Amino acid sequence: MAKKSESLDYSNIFEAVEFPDAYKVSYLANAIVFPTYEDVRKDFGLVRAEYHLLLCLAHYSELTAQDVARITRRPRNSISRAVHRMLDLGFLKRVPDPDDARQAKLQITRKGKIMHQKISAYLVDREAEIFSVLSDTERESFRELIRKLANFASTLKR
Amino acid sequence: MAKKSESLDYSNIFEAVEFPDAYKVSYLANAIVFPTYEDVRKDFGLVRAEYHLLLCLAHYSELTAQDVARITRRPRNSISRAVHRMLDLGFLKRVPDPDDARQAKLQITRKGKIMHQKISAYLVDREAEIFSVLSDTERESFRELIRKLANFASTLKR
DNA sequence: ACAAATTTGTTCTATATGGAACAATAATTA
DNA sequence: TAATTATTGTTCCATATAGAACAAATTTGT
Repeated sequence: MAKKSESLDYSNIFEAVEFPDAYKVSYLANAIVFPTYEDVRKDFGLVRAEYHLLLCLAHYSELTAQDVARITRRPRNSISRAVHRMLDLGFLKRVPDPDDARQAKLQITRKGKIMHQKISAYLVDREAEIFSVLSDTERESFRELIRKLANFASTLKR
Repeated sequence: MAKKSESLDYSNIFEAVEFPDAYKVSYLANAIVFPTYEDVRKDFGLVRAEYHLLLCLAHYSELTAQDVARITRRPRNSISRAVHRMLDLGFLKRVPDPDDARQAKLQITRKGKIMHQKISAYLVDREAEIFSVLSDTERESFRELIRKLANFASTLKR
């Protein structure tokens, strides 16, 4: 039996869709960023919120769970769960805040730092792959533009 | 009792992180694109895969479920589930392919088209909001760059 | 000072989602 | 032609995730 119709050009949708830029941001995230989180889960055993904790605490020496939720725009309960697991795994430590009994300050441990460095190295490589299609000047332009967009996004109320 | 320390500048992380551009793409998607899908779910009752079906079939007159999975890079079972619900809701119709009994051709119905137009109008507005921080020339640059990146992403094997 | 409102972190619950395995069909290879 | 391999769509299952409600502590307003 004869082979049937040729396969479609699946990227036509990019130009046809009514909101082409937002669609492509979404597509890029779905095609690359999300699978990357999935890789981190498979290779390092940490889900997104757990890795986000490492990321935040590698750059701020002390944060509350709420801070992390705000920084990453993730719901508090996701962070809460992640905190417990990261404590169990020895990647974080938690000290009660003497000035506010509701909250506790989180810090990354040495073990957590090491894990963070491993994951970061992986993600740095992924980033390089993703942006390898852009020239240096294009890359620079993109950096500037995405910075504006992300900063704007960070001002939106939750 | 005295008020405690000022709130952090939560956007510092953007520049500190080791893979700043990929992080911001991810952040933008999480802050804007994903909540937008959530809005679609709340306001129109369709989950992402369901809306993706409308989107694809509004632009290609006839597709298999597998086509849609490829176009949107979503797993087939998500599309399969979505197809059934969209058939029940009367947004799609399905006709068996006489040349290949494994698959069926999907088409959007009039009712589906109407729903697609409503959702699209909403998403067009959201896109305008998101990109309102960019000037016209910046917007044009971004369009060009995200197009390259999305096209590249579409070539990656799944 | 006292009541009301807010904030933090947590548990419970519902659900969207993706992986794996499967049956039916079609395509490929020997 | 026969046997193997690939593809499509599906169901089953495990899990990541977010919303809602909650208790405890703190802050605000009168």
